[in-house]
Amino acid sequence: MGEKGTFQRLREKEKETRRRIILEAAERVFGRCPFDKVSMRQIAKEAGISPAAIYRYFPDQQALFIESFLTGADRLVQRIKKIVDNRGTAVEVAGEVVTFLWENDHYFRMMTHFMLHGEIREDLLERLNDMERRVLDHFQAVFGEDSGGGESRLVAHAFFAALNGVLITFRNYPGRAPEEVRRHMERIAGLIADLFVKGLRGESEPERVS
Amino acid sequence: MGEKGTFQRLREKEKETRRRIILEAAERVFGRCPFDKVSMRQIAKEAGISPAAIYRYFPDQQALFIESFLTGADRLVQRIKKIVDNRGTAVEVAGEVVTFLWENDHYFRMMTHFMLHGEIREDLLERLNDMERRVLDHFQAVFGEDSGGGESRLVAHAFFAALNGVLITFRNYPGRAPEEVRRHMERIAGLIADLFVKGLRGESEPERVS
DNA sequence: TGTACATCAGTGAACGCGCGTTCACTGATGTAC
DNA sequence: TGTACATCAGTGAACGCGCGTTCACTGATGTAC
Repeated sequence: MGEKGTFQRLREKEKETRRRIILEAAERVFGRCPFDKVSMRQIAKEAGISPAAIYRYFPDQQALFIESFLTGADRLVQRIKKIVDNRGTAVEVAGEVVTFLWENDHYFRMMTHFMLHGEIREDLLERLNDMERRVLDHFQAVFGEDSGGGESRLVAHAFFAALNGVLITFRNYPGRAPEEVRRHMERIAGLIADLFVKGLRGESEPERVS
Repeated sequence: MGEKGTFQRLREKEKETRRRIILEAAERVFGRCPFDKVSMRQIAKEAGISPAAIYRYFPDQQALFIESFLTGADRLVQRIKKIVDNRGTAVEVAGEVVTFLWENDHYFRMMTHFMLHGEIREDLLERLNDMERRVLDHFQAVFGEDSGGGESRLVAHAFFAALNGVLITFRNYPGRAPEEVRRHMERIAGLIADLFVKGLRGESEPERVS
């Protein structure tokens, strides 16, 4: 009985390992191919197995993709948390988000895909929302000092949306080299963060009549 | 010779009319189906012709889609212009953009699609960029009074990006009715516009040491 | 220790689908002599 | 006015593609008696 349990656990651990191998293979494919062109066949090939084998570890493609996304998003949340805990500024947070999502482009593409194309299964959606909530919590903390009113959650929403917008809008900046695009994104994101901070500071003061 | 020219012109006019019929059919299909699921077959059916016939009027799908997008975007630009010309505020502009792109969702979806999936033919890209430039011009005008520095173009960029972000981020707000989502978007967009204005006003003043 | 059976990872081939686009063709209309 | 030809809109069927997923099966390993 005890023996059997150990065996069982060992087998499950092995299974978990193989799951991770597939996820890592997917990650590698995402790194060199626009996410929405990645097929199960490609991932299988990268992992060195047949496409059918993937379905032993993931019920379908969506589950695999979202799992991959969540591990990446988790890394980003941790970086944000670090900055916030060290009393970093909104500008720093903005820079970190842009940098991370620029360097791990496929996560951003997945996120926008989930946002635009809905149709996500309930359980997976729950996990996505949870992740978003954590990001918003940190954003709220960054602006916490400035925005005294009950609007602080809305400000976090606005900041989140604005950063997403930056990443989507300048992606194909016509006739610019990738490095320039990235710099532009960081600049715009920084500007937004700055305007938010200044705008909130102004808001907490009594309005002047011009 | 003169006669022939008239006939020619008449034929071209008829052709133009038929082109428009196809575009309008496409528009109707877009109105009831997420844009990236719309097929040439659907549009053909709506227009009452065979799919092959479309190719007499448009070289390929992309050209048709972009043409449709541009006519819609042009309508939006005109609305923005009207507000700006009447000395409207940034908040009003933000509201108009959100309202329009909410009600004509497929234009927004197309725009993000073009931004995310690149691979647009040179001539069409040129027309898209032109449209974007016109939008940015108007945005710049709205903030013109506040942002004295050389940053005013960057502010327009940031505002444009932020509004895009709002429209993409809250689209699938979990468990909210469409009307609530729309109100939330307008609220966030208004908040952003407000923070921009306040932030810029603060910027033009000498910095205070806290 | 040997044997019959159960479990399970993994495979190769196929299914079924929908897409954008092309092709050979029809039929109507205009044109030249 | 009649006839041979050119132009052109439009069609139905097919091409070629790639996708997610399923299915019947193999072969190895563990299990029970």
